[in-house]
Amino acid sequence: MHDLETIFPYFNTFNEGLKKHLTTVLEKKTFSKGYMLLREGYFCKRVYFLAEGLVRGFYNRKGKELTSWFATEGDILTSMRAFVNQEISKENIEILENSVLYALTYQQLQDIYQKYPDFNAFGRLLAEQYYIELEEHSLSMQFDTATERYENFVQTQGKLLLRLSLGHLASYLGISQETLSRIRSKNL
Amino acid sequence: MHDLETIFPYFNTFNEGLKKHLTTVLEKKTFSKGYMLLREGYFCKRVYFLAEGLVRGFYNRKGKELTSWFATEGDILTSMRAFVNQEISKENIEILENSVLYALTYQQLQDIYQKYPDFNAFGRLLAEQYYIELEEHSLSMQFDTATERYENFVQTQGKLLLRLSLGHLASYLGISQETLSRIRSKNL
DNA sequence: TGCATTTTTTGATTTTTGTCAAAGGAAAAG
DNA sequence: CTTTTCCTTTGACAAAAATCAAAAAATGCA
Repeated sequence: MHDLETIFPYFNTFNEGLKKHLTTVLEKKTFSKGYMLLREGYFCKRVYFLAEGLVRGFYNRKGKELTSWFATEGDILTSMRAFVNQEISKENIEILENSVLYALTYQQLQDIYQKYPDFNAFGRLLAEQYYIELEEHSLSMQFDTATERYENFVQTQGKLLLRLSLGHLASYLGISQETLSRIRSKNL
Repeated sequence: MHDLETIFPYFNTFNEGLKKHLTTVLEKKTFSKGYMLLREGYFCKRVYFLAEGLVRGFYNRKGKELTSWFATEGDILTSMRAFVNQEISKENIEILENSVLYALTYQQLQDIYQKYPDFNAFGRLLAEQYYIELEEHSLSMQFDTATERYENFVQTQGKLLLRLSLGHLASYLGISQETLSRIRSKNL
């Protein structure tokens, strides 16, 4: 098992009982590049703590893939809507690099919320931060030009650049591959 | 004071102690159309329960206003980012119709989280639902044409249509007034 | 009621980005 | 090392929506 306290700094705020409980229920899972962690049409049963690797969420719409997010080391991921509401997912989750994740089922999570009220605060902070990030992305999509969106991404998540394919990044930025390619060639 | 349990159904799940506490700390406030509840550059000190009226959040970007959300009766509103992180706001909040709100300060809210762990669960659910709604809006912005976005809005929030000006709706849908006007004239 | 202001509509044009098609390059597989 | 496949770049053109400008309509106010 990884040193979760290092990878997920928030773990340090938990009390000993909760930490111990987490280490017993978290299930370590390893997936290789290309694996589909969730396919649309299915229930999303787990939330994952990503210790190593790279993962993306995406939607299929009008025959195209639209990347909704990327997750890297230290991120917590799931299909928020399908998981939270326990409804059939429209979102897909794909492993982009060989990854190690620690999984928690919906039921396990509910138990934790009950037994350890602290964890509710964690869940709240997490959702709040996710909201804030999404709002940033959403405003950028709505208001910035394709070039600005790309430059924004370079500034804020530049480390990811080399790990992403042109197509995945383009669909995350809401532009076509061709346009992104042209933006890149101009900005060198 | 309004019957908060009717307006905000979630109140019914609170225990009596919490309900009583809320009725003592919630401060009723009345604002008229045009009032700026929050201006960018200031701290966002309160979260509001909207009992009556209509409110919007918006950003100024490149000399234009971009509406980020509308809130109506029964909604809870604040500038999420500025409030949650207690940082200077880039968002503005404007009263669109004479409104009655019940306000809770940041400090009061933190106290409640401490004294009533139940309320953490509430905060979490709230943030999760906000996330889900925003994701929906965001995907629509990124993937649908202007016409589709408008039709989406009519379907899901049609009741609001008559209460919004063309300009406000257009900026929420991420299109120019002129384009929205043309879309409307075709779809009659 | 009539004037002034604001909001909405309409038209002409430009800009941005998408689409289709094909070529070039890189990486993986045999 | 060579072939195949996938990913990226480039070009020509089309489509969607923005912008600029002005007229028409609606609203608020005196």
